Amino acid sequence: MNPAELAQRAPSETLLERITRSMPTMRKSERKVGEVVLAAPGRAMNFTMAECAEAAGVSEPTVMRFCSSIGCDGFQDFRIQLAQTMALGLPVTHSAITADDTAGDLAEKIFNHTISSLDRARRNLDQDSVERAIQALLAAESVLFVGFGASGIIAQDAQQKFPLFGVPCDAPADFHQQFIAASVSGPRTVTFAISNTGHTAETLTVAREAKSAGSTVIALVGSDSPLADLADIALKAVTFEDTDIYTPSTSRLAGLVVIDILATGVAMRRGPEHQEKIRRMKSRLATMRHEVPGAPARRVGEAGEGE
Amino acid sequence: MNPAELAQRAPSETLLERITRSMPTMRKSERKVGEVVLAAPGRAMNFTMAECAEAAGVSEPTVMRFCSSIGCDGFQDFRIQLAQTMALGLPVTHSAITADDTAGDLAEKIFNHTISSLDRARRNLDQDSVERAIQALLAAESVLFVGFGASGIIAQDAQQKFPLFGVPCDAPADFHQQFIAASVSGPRTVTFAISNTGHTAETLTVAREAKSAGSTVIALVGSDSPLADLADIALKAVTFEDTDIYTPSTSRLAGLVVIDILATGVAMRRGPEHQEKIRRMKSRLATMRHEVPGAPARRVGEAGEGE
DNA sequence: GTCAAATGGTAGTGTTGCTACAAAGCTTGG
DNA sequence: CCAAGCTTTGTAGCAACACTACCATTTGAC
Repeated sequence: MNPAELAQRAPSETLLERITRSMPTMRKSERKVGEVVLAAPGRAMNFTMAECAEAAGVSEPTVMRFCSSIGCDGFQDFRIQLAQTMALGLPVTHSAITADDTAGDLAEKIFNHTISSLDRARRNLDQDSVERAIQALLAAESVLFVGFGASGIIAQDAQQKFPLFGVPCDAPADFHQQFIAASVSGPRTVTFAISNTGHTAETLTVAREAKSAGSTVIALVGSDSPLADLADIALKAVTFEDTDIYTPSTSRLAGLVVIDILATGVAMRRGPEHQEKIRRMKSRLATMRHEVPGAPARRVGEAGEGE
Repeated sequence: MNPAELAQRAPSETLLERITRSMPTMRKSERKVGEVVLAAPGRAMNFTMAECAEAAGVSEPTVMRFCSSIGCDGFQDFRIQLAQTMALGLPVTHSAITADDTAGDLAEKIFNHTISSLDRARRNLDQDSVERAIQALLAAESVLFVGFGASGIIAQDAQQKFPLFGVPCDAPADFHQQFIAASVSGPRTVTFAISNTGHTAETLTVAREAKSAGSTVIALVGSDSPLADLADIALKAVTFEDTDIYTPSTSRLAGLVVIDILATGVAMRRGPEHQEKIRRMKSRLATMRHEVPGAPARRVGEAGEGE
């Protein structure tokens, strides 16, 4: 990563969030500008300074002052930052799903929401915790992934990545199985507990059991919570709350990305011969799962389809 | 969605992709500009016209011509569009993962890649297919989700969303179980086959069986493929190829988002009373899965933990 | 070698973002 | 309630920047 890219590492807030937060402390006419921008960010993006002043009913220097007060270095910079925020798309908090949305609107809104949500996770993920989690996983002789519901899906996905982790991974779906596995774990096992709320009773029970058995506990949560407190290492994947039934739960997605990061990080540090094994496995899997286009379909019971 | 937002609906290509594609057909000095931009897009973003000309060793009007040739309306517009692309972050195709990346670098790169990938899917998803898929699902009396490996995870996730779909959903992991379910399906069942490659032999077998049994087949794939051809409705979630072992497979993520879109779309059109049921379910689930902070841990065997 | 077309640079202009300064409005102390 | 002082907003001028019309140079073909 070169210095230029490093320098523009994203702040933990998006521009629209920053404007919303600054609104109360703004002067009256600056706030007018803020309202115009928040009301139609897509339109504001194409504004020239004069147009913006016109739309808000203020003078140009006021627009300038508005830019400064939200931490932008001039109007140009404001436009750039707004464009960046808009590139991700508005989360449903800013652009709600309505009954008369077409399929296209719906698709766009949900993609926008998801991408914004992942952007939020990206801005807020603690690098130090990631590093520590990778180290812990590198030291482990086996990993136990636990989670229920949507978090269970993440656990399943993580388990599927065991070749990258390089050690046996387990992810039982059943609560009792999870508890048993946690009970018989020890210092050489990492227990990876996943719960977006961080309050899920069953997950907490398993995590406590694992900890008392001497296992290192990594928690993947959405916010500060009992599970995060309990864990040796807490990974916080911050997303948007799912306030409405129409709000898709984006926490799963962020969780999966964090798993990707850890799996890649671990594989990277296991050295070249480990990577070679994975590469070989991948290419053989690729040939196995690709039916040659145009070839006759294989039927049940034929060779090579073993479950 | 207001007209202004609609107007700026994203094109199917990102700016960097467009530059890369235009490079061969460019004049020599324009290409110099392109090279400078592609080499360090983060730096180029903050360029003024003079700086850009300086860096590429050409004159300012040439920079201007470069902007026109890649379809930008002047230098200002170029800067905005570049900033938009950069907001998503560079995919690993442009910024490879290296051995000396810190955990922070790794996290950022993988998030960037994932977000770029979802952006690509967003740009390329066919709205008409989405609409048709929603209609098919609305008409179904039950849904069978099938997939293997990472696609199996998507199937599991989709199955978990059955309250939104409003009809019984099945997602057996075992191939034979899938085949049996497909065999006994009929016109009132939608079979939802998931395979990123669209070549997976087993998935194709199940999809064919379902189709010959009279079931409507929806395919969720990554590109044109036998499965897409076979299906009544093909949903293409276009992502980046995972060329390297370090490239996380982002197809899962895009698939999950498409599932979110369909589930939300179906739930939306089932009417208010259906939505009320979901709302009630959600709130009761929330109380169930939240352990009150500070309360004593519940142990295995106590009431309320039934599996 | 010469002509013509394509390519790249020079110089000038108009717009736009920005800043110094002045007027209006508001708050506070007497 | 009035006045002094400060905060807030607008006016006018300036500098920089993006953009354009025009000219020079190069390149390729006959």
